[in-house]
Amino acid sequence: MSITIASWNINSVRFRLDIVERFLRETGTDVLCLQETKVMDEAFPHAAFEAMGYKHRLLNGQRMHHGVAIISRLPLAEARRHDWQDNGEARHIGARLPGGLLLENVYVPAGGDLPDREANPKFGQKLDFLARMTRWSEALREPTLIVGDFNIAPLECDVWNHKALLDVVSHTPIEVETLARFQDSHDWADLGRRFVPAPERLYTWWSYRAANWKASDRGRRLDHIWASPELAPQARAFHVLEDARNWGKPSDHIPQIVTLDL
DNA sequence: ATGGCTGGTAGAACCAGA
Repeated sequence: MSITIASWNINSVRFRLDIVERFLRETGTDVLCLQETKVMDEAFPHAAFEAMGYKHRLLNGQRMHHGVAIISRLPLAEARRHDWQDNGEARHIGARLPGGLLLENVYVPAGGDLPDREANPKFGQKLDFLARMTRWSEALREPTLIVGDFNIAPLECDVWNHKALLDVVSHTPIEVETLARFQDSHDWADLGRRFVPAPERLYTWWSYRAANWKASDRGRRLDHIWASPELAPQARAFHVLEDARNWGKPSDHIPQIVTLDL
């Protein structure tokens, strides 16, 4: 059986419901993991997804900020919510798919402006979030796909200008090292780079502030789909939908989609 | 030219994103 799983930081699922529907209609994705839904669970727009046949949904939302959701045509079981930030923010939800595969949908904190744990507590929270993810990952014993907005662009070719971004939160050496420790803790396979090897250009985010995101092309690869080592060989395809950055009222992130043979 | 924008919420000389 072949299934497609996508991940997209949507920056308000209510405000962008039109383009979420367009994405599902045009791609036929089986399971969609959303980040930054920005909606409490009781106000989630269930009806639109129900009408499109996505009858299985797991939510971890909160008021105003953050929030994650899994929208699926396939049954979802065993919702788990890790609080890897240890402050109650809604940044993770996990599910078990038919056949047993674990799917983890995560929204790593952005980390504020200054890459300094003393001057900027949010930066420390980001590093601590990743350290808690790493401890979870070390104990993991089942085939798992972890997807989402990691808010780190690890490789030099994951940003438009490596040297210019060395002090910019999302690409600093300490973040890259901290993410590498997470990756090493379970030998996670970075599926984006399996299918689009470095140094090929591959971005998933462009700032809203550029007058013309495509012309300036100051992108970063902040979003990721990583597979545990026993699952990685079952990945058949990986795509990002860069066209979605041009859709009406776009998110500043684009969707990424993986095809798995299960 | 890394903030020039954006959404949610309040009703901001706001917060957060990254």
